[in-house]
Amino acid sequence: MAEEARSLNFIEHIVEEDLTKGYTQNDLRFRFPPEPNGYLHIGHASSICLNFGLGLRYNAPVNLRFDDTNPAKEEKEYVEAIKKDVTWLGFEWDKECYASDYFQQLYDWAIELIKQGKAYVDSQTSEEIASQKGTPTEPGKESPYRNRSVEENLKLFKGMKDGEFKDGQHVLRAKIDMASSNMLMRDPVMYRVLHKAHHRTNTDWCIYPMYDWTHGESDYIEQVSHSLCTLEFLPHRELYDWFLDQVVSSDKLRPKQREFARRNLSHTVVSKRKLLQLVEKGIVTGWDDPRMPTISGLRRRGFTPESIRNFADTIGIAKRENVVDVSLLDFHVREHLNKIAPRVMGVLNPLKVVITNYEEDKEEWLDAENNPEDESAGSRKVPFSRELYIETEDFREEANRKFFRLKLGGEVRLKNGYIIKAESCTKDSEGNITEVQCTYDPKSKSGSGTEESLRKVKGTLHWVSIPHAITAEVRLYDRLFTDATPDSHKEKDFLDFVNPDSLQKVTGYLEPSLKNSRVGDQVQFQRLGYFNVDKDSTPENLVFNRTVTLRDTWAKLEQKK
RNA sequence: UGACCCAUGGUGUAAUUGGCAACACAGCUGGUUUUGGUCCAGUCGUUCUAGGUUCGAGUCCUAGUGGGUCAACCA
Repeated sequence: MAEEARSLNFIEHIVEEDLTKGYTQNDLRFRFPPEPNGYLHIGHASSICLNFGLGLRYNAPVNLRFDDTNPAKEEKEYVEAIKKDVTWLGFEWDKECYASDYFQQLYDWAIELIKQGKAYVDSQTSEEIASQKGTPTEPGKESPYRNRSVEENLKLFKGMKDGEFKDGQHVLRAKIDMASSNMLMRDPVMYRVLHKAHHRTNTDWCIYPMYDWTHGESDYIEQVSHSLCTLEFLPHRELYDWFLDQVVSSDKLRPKQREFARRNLSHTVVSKRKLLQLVEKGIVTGWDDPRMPTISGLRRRGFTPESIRNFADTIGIAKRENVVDVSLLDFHVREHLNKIAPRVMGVLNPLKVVITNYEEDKEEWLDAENNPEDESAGSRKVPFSRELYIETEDFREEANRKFFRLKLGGEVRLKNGYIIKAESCTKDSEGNITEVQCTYDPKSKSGSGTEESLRKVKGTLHWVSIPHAITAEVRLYDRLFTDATPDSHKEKDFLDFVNPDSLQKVTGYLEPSLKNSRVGDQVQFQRLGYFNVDKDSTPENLVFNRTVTLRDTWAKLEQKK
């Protein structure tokens, strides 16, 4: 296996250094730790690719761990959706873990901390506790309950566990340092009382451990060597290490937390709250709307796992703020789809063409190559007849030499068919062109080998035979937001930047080979873009999504005018 | 008025750890092409500022500037 000499990212440098300082390859273990309280999005995809990529690179196991310590927000439905998304991206986890599996161990450790005088039950309200926290520039005050006896703490904590108290009546706090410059070290809450059924432990527990108390200990239990998270957890690291100090034994591996900057994609938002607003306000049709940055949305839109993984690989990982342009994601889908998507023809904005010198009832089935990038893809037949549709944009009465398409008196090749010449056109009362009359050169048939068939004409158009065409609903998507960073404006709400034209539905006239398309099929409508069959599609009513347009230098030229 | 993190082309990421600043995307020019696609060739453009250490600094040190994070019984 000739691996490309790819440079290492800073996380890999850390791993490499650890490998030279006592870690063995066997010590390496990673994890992807989502909270099952929503759908995964493109940002999670980066983290998944990072962690599982490390696993692949070092032949190390990667756990899928559900950080399920808050029953108020978490549901089994999300667990299933997350597993589906990770699998779809093409990764296999070693163990499927749940923080809730460690509730008993966490509780036992908490008892130990109490016995050592390192944790205490606080009986104040959350407001009181918050008011004593101090500010980043002023130290906090100690709780009046901070010096309760070990016996009393033990008794109260057991009472909390046994359901003797109401929600919020007591919490267990670590006794650290109320004057620390790190707010998180000011006696953080370890446990709270919450009488709420959990999706896995049901009502077994009515106290739940907080994130900080849970995460590092879970890493330790699973013997995760490198616990990677986003930069916002950097201040948590001190606490992560403090909690670990309380339980690690020297014969076991001690996990280390390291932080990387989350990837931001231009023209999108990923915060759960904001995505929920899009769903609830009906701006999109659901979490898997093809315009959503969720993995399920990207999947439905037609993005491939390969394209997302390649995207994640090329944007890499670092510690600085960033906004990656969505066009890079577009590039990667195109790159992949170009290799695998069969070429077909469909017309989305039809203009009728009549070939006046073609016999009225004649039809021909022409050879069409399925994919010029892949010879093994073979070919198919497409029907040709006297009456065709071409795109409205492909005809102009008059145009300059830069316009390679059809114009009066000009010639153009119909892809896989004949060279035609526009002779005249008819218009409606408003001056719109309704039909173009053309003549064709019978000897110019594609692939026939005649001198005429080899003639070069500047333009080649896609087309479809009207009597043979099938129709389909075609959904054309544009970016959801008109602004590159819709949620970065202090004065304006991100919803102010919603693109009103992010979805356009049109009727497409397609070559008949598409009749038996199945949900998920991916094709290239030549000259238009890559499309897939949406899950709303039925054999009677086909529905296509445009995944992405082709690169379009003509459109760019036009725009410059 | 604190602590911590970060700063490399338009964007993202590298730089054999102190030794010729590179890769991808985007842009531009040309070629090929029965997709204005693909492909090929070329081109554009970069180390936040000021000092210092050094034969040599994107990399180390100091100061500054700019951006970010931190006060949920969320994760």
